[in-house]
Amino acid sequence: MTAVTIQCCAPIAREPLSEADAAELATLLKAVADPVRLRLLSMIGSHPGGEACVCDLTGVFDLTAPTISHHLKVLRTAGLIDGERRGTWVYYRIIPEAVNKLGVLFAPLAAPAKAQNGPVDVELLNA
Amino acid sequence: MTAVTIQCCAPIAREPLSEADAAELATLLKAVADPVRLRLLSMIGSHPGGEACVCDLTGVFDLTAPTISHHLKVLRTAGLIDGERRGTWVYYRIIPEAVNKLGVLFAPLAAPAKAQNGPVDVELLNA
DNA sequence: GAGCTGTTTAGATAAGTTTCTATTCAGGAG
DNA sequence: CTCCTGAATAGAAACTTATCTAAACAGCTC
Repeated sequence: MTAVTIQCCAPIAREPLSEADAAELATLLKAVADPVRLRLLSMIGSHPGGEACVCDLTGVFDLTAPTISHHLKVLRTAGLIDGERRGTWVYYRIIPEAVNKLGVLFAPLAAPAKAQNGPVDVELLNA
Repeated sequence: MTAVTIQCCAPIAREPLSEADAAELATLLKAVADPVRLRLLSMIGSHPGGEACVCDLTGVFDLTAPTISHHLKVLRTAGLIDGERRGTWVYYRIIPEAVNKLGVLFAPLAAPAKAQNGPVDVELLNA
């Protein structure tokens, strides 16, 4: 069991985001800001074993296979998922570090907007 | 000090999002998936007193006032901020409940994608 | 190798977004 | 009341995105 410390950006209400951080986070957010991609991400992440075959994903939507493939590519390009071909099928899995960047960004502040606490360390346990 | 319990949707990797939840969350995410709006949100949220005047926000960007006004409207329409006119100036503040929905969505799971824990309660302290 | 199934790429079209300029609305000062 | 400043609305132009059909690529089976 390894402990990973994430330290990308402070929560959104703690201090003003720099232009560069905002650009990086916006890229990540644009990738998830779509109902199809949100569902794909949650279907992949919650699938037993932590990975899902494209064939598990296409049937659920009223969309053609190329469209699903396009959305998967957007998620992969953003660094949110990773895909691997094993024989006939391609399997995708979530990259937790990318999701955690967003978790930190929107983490609730105990004290409201006073910005006087220390830096944020989100400890995440990898099995 | 009041304790508010947020229970919109499970974290993204816990269970597949419903079509309706995905649509609602995507609306919220589209609003924040822009570098300017991310910075506006963080500038408003981290401003002393928890609110910021539009006049505090326009000077920071190389954008015209109507463009900033447009971005603020997008954030307000999504329910992420609220604005109030007091005399000459208009003041905006963050609506924490909306931000917390995203915090829960991207909250890290201690156990990786096994989906066998109880429901998630994020406790947030309002002053 | 030939043919089949699963997945991705290419190219086109329709819809949505970001930004601007010009104008209008809201409130305070002379 | 008239003028001035802060903020929002309206409309237009440039750009990006979502989706499709058609075609290509990857690997299995016979």
